[in-house]
Amino acid sequence: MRVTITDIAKKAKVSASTVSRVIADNPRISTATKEKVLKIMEEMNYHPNMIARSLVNRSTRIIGIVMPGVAEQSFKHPFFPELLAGIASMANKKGYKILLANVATVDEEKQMVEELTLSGMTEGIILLTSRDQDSSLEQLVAEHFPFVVIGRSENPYVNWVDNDNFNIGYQLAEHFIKQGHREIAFLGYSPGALVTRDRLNGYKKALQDHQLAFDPELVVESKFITDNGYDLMKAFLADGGRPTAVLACDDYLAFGAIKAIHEAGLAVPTDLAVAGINNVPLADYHNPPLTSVAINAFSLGTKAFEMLRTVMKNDIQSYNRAIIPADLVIRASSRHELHGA
Amino acid sequence: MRVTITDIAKKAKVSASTVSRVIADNPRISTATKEKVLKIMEEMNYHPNMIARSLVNRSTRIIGIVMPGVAEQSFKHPFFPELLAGIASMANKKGYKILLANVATVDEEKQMVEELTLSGMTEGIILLTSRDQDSSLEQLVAEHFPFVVIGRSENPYVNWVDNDNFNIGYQLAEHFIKQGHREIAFLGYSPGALVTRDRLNGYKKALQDHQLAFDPELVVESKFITDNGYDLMKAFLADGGRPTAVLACDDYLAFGAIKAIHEAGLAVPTDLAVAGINNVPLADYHNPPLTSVAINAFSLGTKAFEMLRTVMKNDIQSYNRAIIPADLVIRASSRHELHGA
DNA sequence: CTATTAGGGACAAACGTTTGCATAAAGTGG
DNA sequence: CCACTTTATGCAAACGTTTGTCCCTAATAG
Repeated sequence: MRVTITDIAKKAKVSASTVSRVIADNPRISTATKEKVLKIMEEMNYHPNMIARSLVNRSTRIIGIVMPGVAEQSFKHPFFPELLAGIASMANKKGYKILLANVATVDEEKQMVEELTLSGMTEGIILLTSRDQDSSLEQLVAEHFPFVVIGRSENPYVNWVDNDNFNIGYQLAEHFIKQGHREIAFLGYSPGALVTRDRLNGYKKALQDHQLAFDPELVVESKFITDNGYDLMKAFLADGGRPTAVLACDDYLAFGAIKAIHEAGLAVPTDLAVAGINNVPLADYHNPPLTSVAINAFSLGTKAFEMLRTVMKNDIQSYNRAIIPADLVIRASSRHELHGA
Repeated sequence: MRVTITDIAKKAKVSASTVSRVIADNPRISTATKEKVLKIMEEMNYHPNMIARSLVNRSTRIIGIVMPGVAEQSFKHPFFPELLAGIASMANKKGYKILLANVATVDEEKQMVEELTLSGMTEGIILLTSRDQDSSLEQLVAEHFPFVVIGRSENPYVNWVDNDNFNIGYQLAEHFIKQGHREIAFLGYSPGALVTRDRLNGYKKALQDHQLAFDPELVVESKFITDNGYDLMKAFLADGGRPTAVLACDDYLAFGAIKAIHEAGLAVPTDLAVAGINNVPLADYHNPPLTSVAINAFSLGTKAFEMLRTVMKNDIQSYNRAIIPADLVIRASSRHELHGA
């Protein structure tokens, strides 16, 4: 049996309430008894029972993170741990703990969100599932439960923090354009994912700003966001696609694409320039080193937590949104001026 | 105010205990009232308060994971999320939630472990910090609190699950030896980390089994386990080191090393064969594709959770240990028979 | 020297459940 | 038709805290 507050009280010959107030450092307790009680607490290695405490003050100091299941490739992606690290570091600093809930299906997500909010376990949650039409969101909104989502949402009542995906697309496209590229493939567009839509829009805008026409043929769709760059690029090339540059929606896609390009007997960046997004640690070690965009996932996490806190504090929801700036990192895979253009 | 069990009770004109028994599907409640109560629960969107429930039955269905802080590079390493995914998937299946606690320092760890165990929040914990002499461990052992550590421990009273590091070292070394290599550098030995010690021992044993002498000069020490392969290799080569193969303790180390090797005007694998450990997703995309050893971090996680559960169930500790087998994946970076040897 | 006040601490209710026990109603056997 | 068992439900205590309120003692003021 663990040592409780009454055990301490008995040993110190005071009441439980006094002990409680000692813990809370309540000024109504004389320093004499405070010291006495603290000493006994120390001796008996007492730690307050969080469950009981939570029950009375309706506060657990726990936030929930709901993330897409194991099945998804994204789990292996460095983006995820970095984001998590950002959230965790901030949460830690503020004395919050993190309840990690990974869900495999949409139904599971809905159920998990319901449980997390209604069971009193968490004081707020962060959602990593940026599906477009998310029924959990509406529920959360209706319940006035504090939450923020990672990734943009079009629902006006949700707080979110996102990468600057539009700008990412824009910057990369412009980078290519400035080097004389005109035929820039966009690899990895996934209609369901807002992320890639925003990136594509940035890409289009860059074209437009430089008086270039948008060619839908250069957009290569992909169902998943990561793993199949090799297949996509291979098929694209086999199909007669001959861009001078490839803007891949993810570094992994880019790596795969480069492999396919090499197999096709072409060289990067001389025949084809390539860039990815996310700036994974290996982008620098790749051969050739890969131009990419640092997404600053860690900041995304810290920001998300901060936002969640403000939402939790103000009962009045304020509907915040934040966009984390990204940094273009130019490496050899795209460092080649085009001549003919 | 959230809807409580008494709200349901009132509406259903029964007592709270009846509702409670309905939730527990207690056979002593007639099906008639069961249905009635369930219907009302549904209508009012009732979810039991986990905190209150935990308080009375002293069971939170939460396990804690204590992991080294954000600062550590390892956080970005795919090993971590995979492990986490393994734990999470298993936990999910068994109806457990995960409390993620990341600690920056050893002191913080000690404190966190203490809090997690004594506050009643978690029913068991998994430790990711495989430092050698860990004071938290002794505490946990003394308190008979259920826990398992990821990574071997020499304390006989701890349950652990680990990679087969000895074998990993052995297999890789043997792989090189069979190709005629005699001068195999061991890159990334870190005296503090059991992991690398075990791997080094495997490497030594392989040498011995093939009647080769161990040359300490070929062991390159590194403080961190991941990031500085480039610097290490560069310095090693500059120092006159001329192995024919490099066994790196981590794929990232290997990538860095290869970069240094290329810069030195040498080719992989013809001048120098290289292999890493962990089989990160990019090993296959690297140029040349990197020979590595799949560590099966996911299995590590599932196994850890299973072990934790058995420890939690049997109050009698059983001191289990498990070793997850690893799989050698041979790729181009080491696919080159040595002639002269 | 009495009346008032301030300080320090105790009491008890409350948080939302679960569960052992009591009890009322209904069914069963002799 | 009575005694007894079974079935279905309610009562109340308990889990370990926090916190509003009350009480006692001693100090201060008039």
